[in-house]
Amino acid sequence: MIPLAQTKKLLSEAQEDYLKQIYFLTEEAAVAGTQALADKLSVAPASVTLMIQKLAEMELVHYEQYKGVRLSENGTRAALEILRHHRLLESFLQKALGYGWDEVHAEAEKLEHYISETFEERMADWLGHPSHDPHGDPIPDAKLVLPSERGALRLGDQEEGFRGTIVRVGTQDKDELNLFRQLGLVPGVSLELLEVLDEALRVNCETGTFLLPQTLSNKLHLRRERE
Amino acid sequence: MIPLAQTKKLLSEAQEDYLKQIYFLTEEAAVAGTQALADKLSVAPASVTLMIQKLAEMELVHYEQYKGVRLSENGTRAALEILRHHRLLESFLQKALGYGWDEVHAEAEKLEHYISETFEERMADWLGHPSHDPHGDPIPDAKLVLPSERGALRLGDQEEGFRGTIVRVGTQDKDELNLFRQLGLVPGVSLELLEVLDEALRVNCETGTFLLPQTLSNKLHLRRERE
DNA sequence: CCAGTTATTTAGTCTTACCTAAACTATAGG
DNA sequence: CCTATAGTTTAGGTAAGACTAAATAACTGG
Repeated sequence: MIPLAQTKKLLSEAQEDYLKQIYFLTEEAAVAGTQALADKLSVAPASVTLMIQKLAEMELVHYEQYKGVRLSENGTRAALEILRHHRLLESFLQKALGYGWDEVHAEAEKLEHYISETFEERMADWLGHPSHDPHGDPIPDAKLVLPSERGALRLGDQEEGFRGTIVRVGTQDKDELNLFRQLGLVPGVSLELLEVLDEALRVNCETGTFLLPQTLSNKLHLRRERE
Repeated sequence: MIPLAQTKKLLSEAQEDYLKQIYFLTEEAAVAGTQALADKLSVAPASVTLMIQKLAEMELVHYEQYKGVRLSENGTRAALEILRHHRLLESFLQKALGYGWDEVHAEAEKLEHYISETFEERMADWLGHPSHDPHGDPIPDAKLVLPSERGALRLGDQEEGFRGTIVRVGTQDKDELNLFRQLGLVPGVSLELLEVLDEALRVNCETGTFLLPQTLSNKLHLRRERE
C-alpha cells in the first residue's frame, strides 16, 4: 500500500529560486534560455544546464537541449506556491509588522522558502485573502489560481494621450522601487502619457512631469481611465 | 581600514542547533557531554566532537577534550539570540496568527534561523516586548538579558504540602506539552503537592488529582503561594 | 590499583548540493 | 555554408555535515 505520490515539497532554496526565475522569464518568452537564467541567478551557464537537467528529471520542467526550458504542470504549481508565499509575506510584513515598502523584499525572499502551509494560510486569513500585494503584483489564491488581470496595460505599449491608473509596479529591484516611490508612481496613482520619445516616455501625474526611460516604463501596468 | 569584527551571524542551521542544545544542557550541568548532545541532536557522538571542534575554533565554545563543552561569551550571545527568536516566534504565531499551543514549536524551530533582526524587533514591538512566551519560558530582551526568574521553583524539588502557581512548562516535546495541557497544567494554574512517592508526585489542581512521574514534574516551575 | 566498561576522540569515507573553467557542439542569421 | 553565439559536457572543486570503525582516555567497582 504505497501512499499517494508526494506533490509535497522537498525542494532546496536554490531549486526554488531556479523555478521562480523560469516562471518570470517564461511570462514573456515561451521558453527561458540558459544565459538569461544564469544572469538572473548570478551563476555560470554551466551551472544552469546542470540544475535544469536535475529539475527535468524531477519532472518540474520541460527541457529540450539547446532550445530552452519551461515549467511543467508540477513546476508551475511549485513556482506559484513560492510566488504566493513571497507576495503574502510582503503584504504581511508591511501591514502587520510595519515594514517599509523597500524593506519587505529581502526578508520575503528568504522566508518564502521556509514557511509552512499553515503559516501561509494564517497570513492569508489575517490579510483577508488579498488578490494583490503592495506593489500590485497578483497573489495566487489557495488553489494557486492567479487573479485575472483584465484591463491591465503596459505603459510602454500605449500611445500619446493615454490616461490610466497605476495598478502594478512590476519590479523587485530595490533601487527601481525607491525611484518609483520618489516619483510618486505607486499603485492607485493616476497618470497621463504626454509624449513618446525614442528611448523614453514623458509622463505627467500628481507629483509632476518626468521623463521615464523605456526600461522603467515597461514595468508599470495601468488600467485605462475613461476620459 | 578593516571594519569592526563581525559579531554578526554566519552560522548554519546545524551550528545554531548545536549552540542551542549546549545552552540547554549547561543550564543544569556546567558542561555538556558529547553523548548527551548526540542524543539531543540525533547524531553520532563522533559527529558531535567534530562540530564542537569547529565551534571551538570559532571561539563560540570553551572545549576541553574528554571534559565537555560550554558556551563562550560569543556563543552565549548567539544562543540567546536564537532563543529570543524562537520564543518571540512562538508568542507571535500564537497571538497574531492564531496558532495552537502545540503547532507553534515546529514552525518556530525552522524560522528562528532565518528571520532578520528587523523581523525580531517588529515582532517584539507588536507583542509589547513580552518577558515570557506562552509556555512561560523567559524571553531574552533586545540586549539579550534574560528576565530574572525570582521565586520560580521546580516542582520536583518541593515537599509535600507545597502550593504554588505554575509559571512555566519547561519542555518542547509535543507529546509532553499536549499531556500537560490535557491535565490542565498550564501557566497560571494553581496546584498542590499532595504526596511525594518514589518515582512520582501526587498533585491536585482545579481539574483533578494526578500522579506525575518525576521526569515530568521536573519540568514544571512554580511560584509559591502564600497560604 | 587494576581491569573492564563506557565515553570520547581520531581517522578515513561518504553524500549531497552546489558551483566553476575549459573544451566541445548545436543553431540560426547573414 | 559558415561562423558567432548560445548551450552543453566534462572533469573537478568546495563546503557542510554526517557515518563507521578503531584507538584512546576516563571512570568505577572489586
